[in-house]
Amino acid sequence: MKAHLQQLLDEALARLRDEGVLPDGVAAAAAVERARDARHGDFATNAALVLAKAAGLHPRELAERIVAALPESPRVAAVEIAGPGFINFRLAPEAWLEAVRAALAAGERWGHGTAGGGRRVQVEFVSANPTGPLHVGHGRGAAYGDSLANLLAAAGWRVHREYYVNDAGRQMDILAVSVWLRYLELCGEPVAFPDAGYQGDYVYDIAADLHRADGEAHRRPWAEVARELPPDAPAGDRERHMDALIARARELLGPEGWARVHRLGLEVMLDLIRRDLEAFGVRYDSWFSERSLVEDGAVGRAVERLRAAGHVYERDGALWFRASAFGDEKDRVLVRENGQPTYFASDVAYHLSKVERGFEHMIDVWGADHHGYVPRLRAALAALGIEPERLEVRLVQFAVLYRGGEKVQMSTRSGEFVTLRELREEVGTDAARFFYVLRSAEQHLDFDLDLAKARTADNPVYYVQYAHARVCSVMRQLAERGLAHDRERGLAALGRLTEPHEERLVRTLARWPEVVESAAAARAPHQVAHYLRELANDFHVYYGAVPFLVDDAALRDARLALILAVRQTIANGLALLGVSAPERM
RNA sequence: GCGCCCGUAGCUCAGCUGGAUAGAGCGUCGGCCUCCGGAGCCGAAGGUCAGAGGUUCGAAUCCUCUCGGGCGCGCCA
Repeated sequence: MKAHLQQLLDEALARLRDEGVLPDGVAAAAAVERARDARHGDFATNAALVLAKAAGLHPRELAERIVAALPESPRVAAVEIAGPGFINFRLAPEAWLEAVRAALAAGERWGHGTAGGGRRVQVEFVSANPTGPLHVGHGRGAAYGDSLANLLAAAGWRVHREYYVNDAGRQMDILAVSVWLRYLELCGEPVAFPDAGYQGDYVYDIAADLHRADGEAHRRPWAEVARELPPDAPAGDRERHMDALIARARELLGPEGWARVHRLGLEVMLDLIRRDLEAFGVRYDSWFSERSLVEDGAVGRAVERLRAAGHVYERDGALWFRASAFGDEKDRVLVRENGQPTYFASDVAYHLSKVERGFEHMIDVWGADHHGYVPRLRAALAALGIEPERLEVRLVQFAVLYRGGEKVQMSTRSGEFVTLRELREEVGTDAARFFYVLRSAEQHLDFDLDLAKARTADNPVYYVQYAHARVCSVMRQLAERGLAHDRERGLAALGRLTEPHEERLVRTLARWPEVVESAAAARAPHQVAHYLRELANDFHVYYGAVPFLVDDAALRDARLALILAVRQTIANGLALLGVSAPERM
């Protein structure tokens, strides 16, 4: 609908250009938008205000010229000039009713668009280190990233979802050591668990798996493990102590034993994470291993490409990338003094791989605490001759849980964080996913657990789902009365939907394709959530004011066609957010 | 100290590629159940859009500064 008006406007502007009223090449700024106030009609354009200066005319004079140049359209009932020079369009009632027809005809694809043009976009999200269970912070990234991917697909992009697995590096070594030490405890060794180790209960579970599978094959006397280690905190340095422990574990277990423990930790954690996400409605197209980049030489090749391009130098025994030449605040180390590539080096290789795999656009969803990392990655892409705009980083702010009006305290350090699984078990996947995307991602989120669990109208997810269930209930009522819905008769009689509540509901319904396009363009799933609330509200009001199951069969079928279109819209919207649309509640 | 994000109704937040009288939910107060599910609906009160300048025909929206809050500034990931 909006596109139709935009086309009419463009034709009018083109005509004025031909007549010499407007200079060439200035029409781009003119836009058609929904009127906020019903008294301003349905749509409005600021074309005359924006172009008045270029035309050398007063805005209202230009507005008159534009209106005179507009082609006729059966969908437009009235065009008027208002205020400082706005042109307001009022649509013919039939124009709105097309939305009902379109919704029922398109079904699950109602609202989907082609703005993406079939371009390939990769959305990488969550990518939490497989060193512990997902917590509620990851949950927000999961809900946001998955909904965003759904939205982009609905907007005509070819979407690939990926999880980057940080399976190389020290964090994984710490997990392996933690598992091994808990295993030694199970064997009966008097272990002093290190301060920097992973404290969570899940580590015991992995250790128990190891003990069950391999018996005491990896048992070593504690005295031998602890011999001459630098002191742990609080007396010593916990990180130095941990590094020594890692080296000791490698030495005592040998390459095979160490690899076994390391791999088991990774596999168990990844499996846990994968199942957590699946239960949360999130599925990936691929899980990309950091270690694979190291092993197949991709990291080395990325570093060499930077070197060949002349953006690398040596200092203090390390290899540096000249990031400051590409907008970053300082240069960054690629290869450490000890010969090990940094996380940054593998991340450069990883993003290079994304480009090489043919993704025209890359979206990374990160926790907001990583924002300082964006400039260096963009710098690296620029240095590799890749337009940095192809990488889009979306930062997701933290979520704070509230229960009984009190903030739920969390601390990763002590292992006292609320896991995504616990959240899911407490409030359910539907409520969790809806609440997570109710706010724009860049806003801190206050997550009210009590409200998420509430089965009342205050709870927005129930409110929306209830509208869907209510339509289903009406259809059941229809059947109980021995009646059936005749869609064709209903569509033919749409013109009889003249109640104010019907006009309002139809207009909201007709906005859906615009909502999908806008939410995808703005990377803003919360727009979908807000729209659904509004649509549900219009529906509930209509429901309370106008009976659907009337004796007049044509009118009844027209009303049912309308509410079935509403049901389809709600189902499609909830699907984008990963929330179910129940038939009864 | 430097950088990024945020500051809109009592609370939680939309609106931010500039547009007409700043919106919603909750909460508060007052109403509505012989009727398709009351898990619903209607009404009222409630605002210096943190503050000050600037750009513009027009600023919650763009720019600058100040104040307040969060985050980041490793050869960690």
